[in-house]
Amino acid sequence: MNTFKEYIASQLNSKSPQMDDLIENCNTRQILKDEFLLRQGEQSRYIFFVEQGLLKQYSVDEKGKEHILMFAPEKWFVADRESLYFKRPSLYFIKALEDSRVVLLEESFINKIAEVDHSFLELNNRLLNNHILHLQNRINSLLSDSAEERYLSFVQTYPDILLRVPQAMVASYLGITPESLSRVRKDLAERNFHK
Amino acid sequence: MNTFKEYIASQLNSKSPQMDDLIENCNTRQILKDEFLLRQGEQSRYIFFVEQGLLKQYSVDEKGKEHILMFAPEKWFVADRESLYFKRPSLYFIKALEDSRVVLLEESFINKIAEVDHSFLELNNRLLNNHILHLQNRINSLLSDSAEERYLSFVQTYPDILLRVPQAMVASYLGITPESLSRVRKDLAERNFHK
DNA sequence: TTTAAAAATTGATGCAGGATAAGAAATTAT
DNA sequence: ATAATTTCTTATCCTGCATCAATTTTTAAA
Repeated sequence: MNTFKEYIASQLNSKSPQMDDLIENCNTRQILKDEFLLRQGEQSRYIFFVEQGLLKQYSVDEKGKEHILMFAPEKWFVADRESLYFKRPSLYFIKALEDSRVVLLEESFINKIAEVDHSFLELNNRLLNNHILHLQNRINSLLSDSAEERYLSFVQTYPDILLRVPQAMVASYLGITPESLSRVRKDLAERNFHK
Repeated sequence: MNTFKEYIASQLNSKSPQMDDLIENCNTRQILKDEFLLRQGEQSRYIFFVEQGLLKQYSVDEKGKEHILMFAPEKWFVADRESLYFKRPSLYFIKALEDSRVVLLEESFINKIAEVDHSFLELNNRLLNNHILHLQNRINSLLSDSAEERYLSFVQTYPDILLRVPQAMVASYLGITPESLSRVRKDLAERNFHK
């Protein structure tokens, strides 16, 4: 079923009825493809947990061009922490790429659940650290790697997402145009063929 | 004096003798310019807090080119969380750009101090969230902005660092060559002059 | 099954920023 | 002060990716 409750249970060895209560009291919403969970300029109120489906977080620049910061498939969290935590208007959009089922977690949820079960803080910490390392490695990749190298590591890291989104969005995530990605793939295919 | 103790006191409204004990038991080290605090391939053991001086965190690619992930001046934390938290060999170097005084915080320090003063968790959380938003915005900037735009926001965001490091390092942080940065600055200067 | 719409490819051309090299300016050491 | 390094600039040429425009292919709708 892939629920938030199951996910938490799988990540925590302890469990309690009070925790179940808290989790079941969370808002779960059914989202249609192309629906927004957050818009640029709004203040974000939630951390989103994806039970089913796929979301994207992205910005839109002055020329109207989209830049994808992250994809969030099943079992992932997305949030604009700048907006949520620091109460600023968001710079980003969060939108469904497929019909999705999403749990909305208020900022206070973390504290509440941590009170009930202290080991949850440890999980929260692991998630934050994991998030940071991904962002850091992505920055490093944008600084160091060519478009082709970035594409190859995307394929390695997110083979599943590759199959679920149009190539133009992969291109946007990689920081190149769809045309360039098409050429990168062509080159790779040709080189693979010629040996 | 700019000590870690003072920094914590300024960020937390509570304080206790036990906390002072913990903080004073931390390892503080005097680092010379160009000394390493972490090398690629090593496992990182500490979060570093800069009391005095300036550090850089960077990677070195196959061609031997440096890519700066962050600068850490006074009152900043740097850590390779991937290595520290997940016990993996680090992908990055951390090195002093000036003679520095650095506090070494073991991973367990956070937990220990949190036990003594629960409000520390709140501070830790704020720091992590702040770190995440910076990384996120930097990714967005690398995806969306031209070299010139990135330079301008660097100047806005880190005017102090600009004056403390050679331009080549700013270029490395921005993801361009020193030559390109020199041209960007020339163009800006000319345009400013002509109006 | 045909038609329309969306996504991906391909080609032609342009440009931002890279590579290389050489000299000027600024620091640091002697 | 002078020499030796390091840093910064400038010029030329080059390349990776962008832009624009036209097809082709795939997917979805009628």
